Amino acid sequence: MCSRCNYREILERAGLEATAGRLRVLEVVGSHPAPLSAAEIHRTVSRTGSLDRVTVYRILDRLVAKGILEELSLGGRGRLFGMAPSEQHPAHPHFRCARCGAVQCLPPGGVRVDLAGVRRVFAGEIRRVEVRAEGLCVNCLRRP
Amino acid sequence: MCSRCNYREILERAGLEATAGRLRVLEVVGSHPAPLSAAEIHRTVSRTGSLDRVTVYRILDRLVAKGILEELSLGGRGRLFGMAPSEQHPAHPHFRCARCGAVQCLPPGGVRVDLAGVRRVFAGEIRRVEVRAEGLCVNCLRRP
DNA sequence: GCCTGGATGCAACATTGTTGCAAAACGTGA
DNA sequence: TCACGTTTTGCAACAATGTTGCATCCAGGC
Repeated sequence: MCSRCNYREILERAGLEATAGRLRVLEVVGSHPAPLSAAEIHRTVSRTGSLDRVTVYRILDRLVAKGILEELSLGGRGRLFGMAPSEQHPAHPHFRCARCGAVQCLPPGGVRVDLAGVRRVFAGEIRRVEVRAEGLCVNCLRRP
Repeated sequence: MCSRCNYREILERAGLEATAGRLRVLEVVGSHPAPLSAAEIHRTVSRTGSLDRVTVYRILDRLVAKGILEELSLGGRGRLFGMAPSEQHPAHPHFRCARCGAVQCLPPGGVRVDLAGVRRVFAGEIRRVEVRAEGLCVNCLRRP
């Protein structure tokens, strides 16, 4: 579990009951070094007791809607979930290996995105920018 | 259909037979102003004759493997497909409206990504970078 | 205790993508 | 043209992922 985060407090500040299920989901996502799929979260949470698959989906939807978790689309099937950017968890890009599918977090601040050119011609409102890199991870580079 | 592209030639240069199905899929993707899901492509192609859903998936996989199409993950369910970056179709970021889910292409060149910081500490090989913006589109801004 | 609202569990369904196999289409050499 | 092997397509079945409806449970307020 991420030692810097008080999950109970995070939930209550968002106006959500700090139920056992939500706490367990948050601990799993917050302590894992890379974003997880709903299925992985469900599998991991199930090791410490039962929690329905549907309930996990509903918890994830709720936490994303409240801005506690962030939903990423990293290619491959389905979405991945990670902690939303905050002081404890700074925003960072993600990398996905095209060969083995493994997903890693890249260092925060390592990417600079300059959107000035887009904002001049795009009339909508941009709230979030996600940077996703793809290529070959170290393991796959070593065994070709 | 994109007037600048000769799809038959593109296919043959990639070593693929220029079958009717592949040409129809390419025309649908190439002429649409935004990336499409496999289901949308299948629906559109089906208006001009029959082509099995599985065949559409296989054609898409093949065209992505050959670098003719590009696979994007824009949130929402499933993948989207667009023309791969080329002289005729320059690389560009995409925008997805968080409210209505509509996906638009942003102008090419409007985003500058500086990966130097990442390459210094990341041992894998980065081949492609995808930038995805999220927010509210013009329509959803107008009717809140 | 009783009522109410939110959270959970369960079954069923919907969507998206994949696999195996047979039939059809295509290219090639005789 | 015909036979042959290869590639592409269609079909059925399956697998993975996500959603919906409804019943149940539980905590808090009366």
